[in-house]
Amino acid sequence: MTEPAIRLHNSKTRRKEAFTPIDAENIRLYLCGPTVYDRAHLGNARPVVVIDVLYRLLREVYGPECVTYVRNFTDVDDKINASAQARKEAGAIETLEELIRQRTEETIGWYHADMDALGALRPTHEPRATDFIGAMIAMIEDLIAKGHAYEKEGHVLFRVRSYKDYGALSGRSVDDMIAGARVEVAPFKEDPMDFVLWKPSDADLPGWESPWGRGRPGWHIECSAMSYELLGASFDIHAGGIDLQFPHHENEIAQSCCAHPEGGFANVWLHNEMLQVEGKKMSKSLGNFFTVRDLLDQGIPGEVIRFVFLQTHYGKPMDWTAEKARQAEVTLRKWYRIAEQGLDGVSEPYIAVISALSDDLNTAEAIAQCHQLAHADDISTLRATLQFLGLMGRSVPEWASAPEADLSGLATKLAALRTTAMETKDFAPVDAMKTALLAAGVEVRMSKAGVELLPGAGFDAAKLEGL
RNA sequence: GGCGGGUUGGCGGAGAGGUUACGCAGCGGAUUGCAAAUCCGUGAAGACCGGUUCGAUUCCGGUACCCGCCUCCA
Repeated sequence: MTEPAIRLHNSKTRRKEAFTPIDAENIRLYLCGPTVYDRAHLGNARPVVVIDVLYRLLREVYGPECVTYVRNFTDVDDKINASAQARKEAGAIETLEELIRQRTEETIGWYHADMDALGALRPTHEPRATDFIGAMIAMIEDLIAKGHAYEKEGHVLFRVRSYKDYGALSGRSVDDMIAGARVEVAPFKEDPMDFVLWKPSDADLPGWESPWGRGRPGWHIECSAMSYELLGASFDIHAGGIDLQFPHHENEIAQSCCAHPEGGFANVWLHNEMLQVEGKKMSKSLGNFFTVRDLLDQGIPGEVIRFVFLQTHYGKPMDWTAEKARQAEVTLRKWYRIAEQGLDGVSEPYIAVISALSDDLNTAEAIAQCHQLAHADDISTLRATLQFLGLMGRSVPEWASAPEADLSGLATKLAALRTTAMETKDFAPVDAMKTALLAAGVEVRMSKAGVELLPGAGFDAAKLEGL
């Protein structure tokens, strides 16, 4: 009862609600993970960072051993197939399956590296869809047996009309959507809204044997099967981008609730809003499409990217701009300079930050509270809080730590120059040296007490030659 | 066409029916040979039109504009 109550905005009820775990000893969280065909773009990173904050908060409040976090890898997908086929046509000697495996392995490695750089903790489980084909087939068979799905021309389809609450999550009705007439009309569908659980694969595509012939699963079934296997028929929180609300999450609910009517599937649905870039949607056609790796390669540290994400509440559209990244770096450097002092003090994360996050992950308020800590010069609490927020590890990140350099000799020389200048009234030599130091990325602090030289952001020891 | 989100001071971005958000930038001051850094102080807002209220930027309705989804993209 001492910990602050967590409140979350539940997309299912469209309200902010007190979070009550099903089992406080094992809080279960599921996030729809990436399709592993290419580097994660910046938008892919937003839900990961958002849920990482939630994961850290839950671990803090309920205990690190009491949270199970699952994030899947979708490694069966037509884009992956296309990429493997392209390599095959380019002359690769491996089999299609081998090429697919290579591609997904490689992409998962990239994904881990990129998300690690953003300070996101690894989930408890990271299931791959291809390791759960059996569970998916079993679930589909069950759905057919219960009358919620049917086989037609090698496909298995979910019978949307058999689930009365279909559309409840996203506030749509089947009839309205059909009236919108944007649904794919396929001859083998009983109803235009029915969606694919299983589809046939020809020889050029990866496939698994099934009661309906060689084929592969539809997209939605994997999350239903894996969440059931790893978290059970009922779990606490299901998260993802708002663009997944329909149809993906709606279909997950339909499948899971029909297959396991004894469970309620996810209690809380958490959806993050979309990311924009300089005020526009990120898209390849606009030329503003980039990956997390692109930013890291440009020298923008992962902590800076994370900080920019945290400035905006997850439920609002977030705009990525170069200016925000610049300001974030300035702020982080300032905080790090404070946090790295006196590494002796051990402390807990600031309670006001825990409270802020408990209020539907108010990360902007958490940052405001960090400013207060910095202002109050509460070194150990600031450090513990930054670590808690994933903005720093055990120590200050390398990019922000002061480069190793002994500038005491130069400081003495500058001090002497100034003393002389005070008498001669000719400050030109002092200013010249100061300018040179600044050009080398050295911060020059001159006070009555003396001269202090600090290697700064763009420090370049080579430029100090001759001083 | 249907469903959903947004619109806050120069910029970014929160909370709260009536009291300073916070950060960056600006301005004034302390300090400095001058700066930088630091510290102190300070101006500045709530897309538009109505309604509820003693009082709304905060609640309700409408308008405008922006964005997302409805086409297996987070």
